[in-house]
Amino acid sequence: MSSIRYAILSLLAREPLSGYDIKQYMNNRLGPFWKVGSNQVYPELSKMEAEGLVQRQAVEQHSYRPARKVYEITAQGKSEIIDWTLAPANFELNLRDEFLLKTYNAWLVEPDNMISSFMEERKKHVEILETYQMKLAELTPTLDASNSKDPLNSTIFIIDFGLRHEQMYIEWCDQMIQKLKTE
Amino acid sequence: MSSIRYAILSLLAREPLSGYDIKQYMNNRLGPFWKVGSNQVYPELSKMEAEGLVQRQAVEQHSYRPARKVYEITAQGKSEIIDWTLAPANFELNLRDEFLLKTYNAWLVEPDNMISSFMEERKKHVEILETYQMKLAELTPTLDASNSKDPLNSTIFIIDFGLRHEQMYIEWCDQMIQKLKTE
DNA sequence: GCACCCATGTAAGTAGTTACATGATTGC
DNA sequence: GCAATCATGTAACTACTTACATGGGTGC
Repeated sequence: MSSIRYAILSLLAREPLSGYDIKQYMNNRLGPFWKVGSNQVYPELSKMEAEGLVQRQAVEQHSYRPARKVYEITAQGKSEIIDWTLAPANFELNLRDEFLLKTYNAWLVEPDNMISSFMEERKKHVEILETYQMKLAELTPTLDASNSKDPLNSTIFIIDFGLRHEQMYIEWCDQMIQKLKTE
Repeated sequence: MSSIRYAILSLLAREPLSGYDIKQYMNNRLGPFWKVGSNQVYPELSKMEAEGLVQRQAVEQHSYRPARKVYEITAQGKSEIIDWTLAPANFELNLRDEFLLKTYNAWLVEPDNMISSFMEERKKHVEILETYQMKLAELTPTLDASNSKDPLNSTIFIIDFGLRHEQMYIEWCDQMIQKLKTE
């Protein structure tokens, strides 16, 4: 069920990267939508190299720093990630959100306190919505929308999802605040 | 960061339950929005009993079956779950969805194949949307919406979230299918 | 001078999944 | 007869988080 190797292959299919890059991309670039720790990335890369899914490029060496090992995807790796992409996703209902659990306990606390919580939560989601909007504005001009082979198009697909998710979250907060006010 | 004990307290604040009940509720009732295994529930309940957050009620015994141990929340447990509910949620960006990762690889495969994937995914979300709608229809009539102390109101809050989430997902699929068709 | 960045990696601990074990009852 | 439900729990495994270690460079 762990998809970390597929997440790594998904990034390497676009461009060669070091383990450090991969970690940064996953934790910062895309939302983050797939967080990992370095203890997951480095051993997994070694395994994948042994299995022939990735291979090392030239090593960039600065004497004072660990060598930067850049990996690129192999033909075998590319074929594996394409197969995985086409295979049906095994469905996971993934609403494990701490704030949702707190909402489930709304009846335990004063409505006014709950309203404050919703407003705080709303604020966080507005901020993230804005980062998505900036990313979108940044990518859209450089894009040929009619070219389905451009990875940027796929990037925009998932940013669009993030955007909709945040909008939905904000609207939900607004409606919950309304409901709590009229109680 | 693990909230399983708060999830357990959230359920016990509403009614006394056995470990088995708790597992069933979490895995089936609410979507599921917070899945657990029995290996997490039973040891955690023991710990919580030792800490005075929950206590055992009478044990229902059928000779042919393990005794059903029903737990109820203590005053200390209730105060703890109220405090936790009021404390600010630590934010987690939680878009780890296998299908999203596949979407990120859309550029690697034929648009027609990707369209099929989106239609399959859409179908799953329509089904879940329908179960939420049924739950909502089931609960709404028995409800006094003006009574903020009724746990059902809070239950509806999170079902409403699930509903919006599924609607958003379906709309996103529709738009992605549109985009892929015009490419 | 202090914190953060780069860049590799390891270690230790927590959380979560899957499978197993018991064993009568209920429904197909 | 076979599978599922109830009800407890354990065992083995996988996945994830947090912290640590090195050590020069860069910005405040």
